[in-house]
Amino acid sequence: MGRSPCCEKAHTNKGAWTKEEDDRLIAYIRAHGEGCWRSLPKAAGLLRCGKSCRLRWINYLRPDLKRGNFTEEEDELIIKLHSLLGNKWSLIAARLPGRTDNEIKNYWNTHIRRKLLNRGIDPMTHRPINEPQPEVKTISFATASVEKEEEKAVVTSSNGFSGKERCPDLNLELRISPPYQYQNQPHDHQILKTGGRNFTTTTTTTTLCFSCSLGILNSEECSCSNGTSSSSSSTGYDFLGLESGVLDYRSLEMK
DNA sequence: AAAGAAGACAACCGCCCTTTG
DNA sequence: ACAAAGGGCGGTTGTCTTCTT
Repeated sequence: MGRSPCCEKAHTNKGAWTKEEDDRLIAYIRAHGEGCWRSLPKAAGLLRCGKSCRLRWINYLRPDLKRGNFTEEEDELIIKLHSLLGNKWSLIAARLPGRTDNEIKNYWNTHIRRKLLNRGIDPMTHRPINEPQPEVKTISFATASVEKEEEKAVVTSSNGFSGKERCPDLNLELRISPPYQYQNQPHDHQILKTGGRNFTTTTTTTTLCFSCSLGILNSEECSCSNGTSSSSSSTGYDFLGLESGVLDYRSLEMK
């Protein structure tokens, strides 16, 4: 049995929103708040699908949105978050105040991809384009769910993280692998492999904080251990919402 | 100046997960 | 426990704008 459509397509407008529709939607949400998108169009007098209303509000009409060009700092932050999270645009957007997942996704596809390619970096793997892929040996802690997860993971994704190496979602399955070392890596970092990605943690005494490890902060600006990250300058962001600079990776869970 | 190509981005589609009855 | 509804997400498409020839 298939799902019923979210709305009756025959009697809904499609395409670009008019000023009047925007005004109606804004007025309704100001009066009643967000929520119950399915019934909102009718209540607000809009001939739109509820999902369309939600998208319009979240991506363009919300008062807290920051419109306009992305800054260089935002560019770099997006690149670093993407290297960590992959195409989890909503997670990336959550770390960029005033930006939406859709906006970041579009910006990635139109600007940043090209920017990385011009630098000779594969935008999917964030590694030099001709660099061979390191072998990853996996010891899975998962048991019963392994087969099911692998079934999911095999699905090829267009983001380049395809096949079994790329978990379909960020998870906290621990892996032991030859850590990907930046050239001349100065520290004895503890690498926590999560979902095929390396997290540097502060769960031991030998590590830099997550921000420093990504180059978001350097050690002079951060209270983490006395690392000398070769990072660029600080963006000033409270990266991952962690003012202490300590990664609580639970905050990265998908909702 | 006109036409076609390329770029940019708003919006839609369909799937998945969570919640609810 | 199960099915349906609701909401959210990532991928893709459509359309408008800008650039190039």
